[in-house]
Amino acid sequence: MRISTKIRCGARTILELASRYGEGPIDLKEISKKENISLKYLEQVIIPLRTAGLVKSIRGSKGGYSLAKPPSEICLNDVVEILDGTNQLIECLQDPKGCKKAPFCVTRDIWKEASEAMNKIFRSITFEEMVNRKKEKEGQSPPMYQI
Amino acid sequence: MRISTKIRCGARTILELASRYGEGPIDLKEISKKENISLKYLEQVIIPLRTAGLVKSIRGSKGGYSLAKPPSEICLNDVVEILDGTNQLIECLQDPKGCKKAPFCVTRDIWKEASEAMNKIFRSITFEEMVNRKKEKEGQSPPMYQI
DNA sequence: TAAATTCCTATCGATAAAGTATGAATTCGT
DNA sequence: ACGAATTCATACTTTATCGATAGGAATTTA
Repeated sequence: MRISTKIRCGARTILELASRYGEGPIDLKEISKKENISLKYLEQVIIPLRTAGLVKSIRGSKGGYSLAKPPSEICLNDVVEILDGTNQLIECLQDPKGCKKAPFCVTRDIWKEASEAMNKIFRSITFEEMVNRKKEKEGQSPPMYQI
Repeated sequence: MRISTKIRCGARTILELASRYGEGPIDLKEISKKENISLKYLEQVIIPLRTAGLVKSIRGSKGGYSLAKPPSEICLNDVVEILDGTNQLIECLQDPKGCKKAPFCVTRDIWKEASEAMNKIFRSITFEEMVNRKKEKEGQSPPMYQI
């Protein structure tokens, strides 16, 4: 029951792109160095994010990736769903038909509750929010909350 | 980010023992049939639950397993922690020293929030509660009498 | 044309998950 | 005392997944 490395790398990558939204394409080599993730691995991770329409790419020299929509319109749940294929803790939450006992299954109900509690968090946090938090941590208070 | 088969089997086993708390030892063969889990696999799963003091065993003929304490004093989180070794979504939530960036890590904070939301559910539900829910479900539409 | 970069496909190795096998130790009933 | 039932211990196998790497094709800039 762990968040995979893939998801964590994906989230950090999107966060990086989000914090530089509007600055044009950013190449993976740069993110690779900054986040200390192998370039080749990053290339793998970002493919599904592009396919799903979270990021867009520009090929060739001076190319790179940028968010396909504003950070406020991307939430962590998007990344989780795309890179994990699901956001459910167990198989039969997606397809209740799979298990005949589902309607009578008490444990299933509870895994479902836990899944939903988790997803609620994932859905509630946009990358805009994460960028703000990041700036706060870095000591650069975001304008809106400046004291 | 899936709940392992081991945890699911463990939870169903404890639920079964809980629903028959006070009736003396129940042998794994019976649970194995009822829950459709291989006996050998069940034997593996129950060992850590015994070691951790959730269940107690009686060896030999007419032996079996029973809960070591009332269902009201066992929660799902116990099973998760014992069979998964943790209840955290990522490594660095247990040992913050592991990653130097932890204090500045925005994504870490969020995985932590999600972990806590999930754990809150796991901790809030005792096996007494689960037995009650199970009885309710069976009362509404008892599977045993259906064709 | 050369360099930079995304894109595509394949592969590898390590690890863990899931399940099986064998048999010893223990206890009960007869 | 014996045999059946059951837990307990250990080891093994198989399968799947994860994380990572490799090589090179396609595309774009300058």
